[in-house]
Amino acid sequence: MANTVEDVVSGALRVLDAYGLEFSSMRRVAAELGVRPSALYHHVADKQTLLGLMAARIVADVHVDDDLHATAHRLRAAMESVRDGAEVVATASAFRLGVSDLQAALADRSDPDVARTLFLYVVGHTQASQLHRQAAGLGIVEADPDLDASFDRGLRIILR
Amino acid sequence: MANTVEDVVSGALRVLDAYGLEFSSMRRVAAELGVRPSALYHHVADKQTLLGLMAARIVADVHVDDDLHATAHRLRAAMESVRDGAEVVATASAFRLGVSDLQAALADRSDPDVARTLFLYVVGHTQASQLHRQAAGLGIVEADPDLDASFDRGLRIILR
DNA sequence: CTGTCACCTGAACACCGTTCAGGTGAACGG
DNA sequence: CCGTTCACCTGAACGGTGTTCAGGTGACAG
Repeated sequence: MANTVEDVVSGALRVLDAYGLEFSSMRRVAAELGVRPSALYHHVADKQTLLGLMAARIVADVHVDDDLHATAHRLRAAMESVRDGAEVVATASAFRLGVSDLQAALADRSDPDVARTLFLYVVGHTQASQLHRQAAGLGIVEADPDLDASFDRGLRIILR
Repeated sequence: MANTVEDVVSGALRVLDAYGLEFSSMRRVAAELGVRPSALYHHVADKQTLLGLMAARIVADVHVDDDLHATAHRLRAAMESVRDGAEVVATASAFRLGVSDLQAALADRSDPDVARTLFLYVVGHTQASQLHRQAAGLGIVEADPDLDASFDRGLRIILR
């Protein structure tokens, strides 16, 4: 008992990893924590806020330095480490939640236009990759073995 | 009476433009057409399919030619012409619905890596712009007058 | 005239996010 | 030791949601 906000975010990320974003309901997160749904609202204003906190946690340990190429790969790896991670980050960043620090750090290390273009590309490509793999896993579409390599090629186009 | 799939898509796009994606429910689309919700399922397998058809319609008239810079601006304009248009296209394209023709046409006219990078950027930037404007309209965040120009600068980074 | 079939209704199912009044137990100052 | 505060939680409800299904209705083809 006696959960904290951090516990809620951890539970939500476990649910996300197990069920995917589509089936990550407040009720499921509550069940994961052994608590009624309404209890979550003591820790978090609404679901959107929770998603923002999840996004922040996903990218929290991404180290940003002057090597933009390596930084981009680290951001991608962080989002890939959680099911639907990129989609969570994309949604949250659209609402300016959770990832503004990372975006600011990127803008500090380079031309701001390059930073924004790079960020949009990394998140977009990773999101498309995760959804494509998911669809491939369900046999809806054939798997694309070129995903990893194509990510790097797009990166080099932007950073060229 | 006697609606067709096209009527359903048109009604859904009217609802989208009036209420935004968040409040575009099957029930509202049905009401727009003067029909019960269950009637929609005679024309469309599920909501996701309907979103794919809406995305296809949004980008249907985007002319793709060898001028990638102008083509990108046309794609952006098409998505901007409907409320939350970029978000609909982003979701649908992730599921490989509705926009594969456009993506293929882009890949035919240029290096496929450039085509994919460009597409991800145009959709991502437009989506972020629309959400930002929406948030600004609600006073959540201050408006960014640089959106249009920044789009073009990112474009030039990729096409450089 | 009969049958097919596109289109639709009405009712239901199992969820969803969120609110709110109220309970419970531990920590803390007097 | 008592009283209060307060973080955390319950239980119940509200108004939605996507989707299914059995059945109706009307136009149109044979």
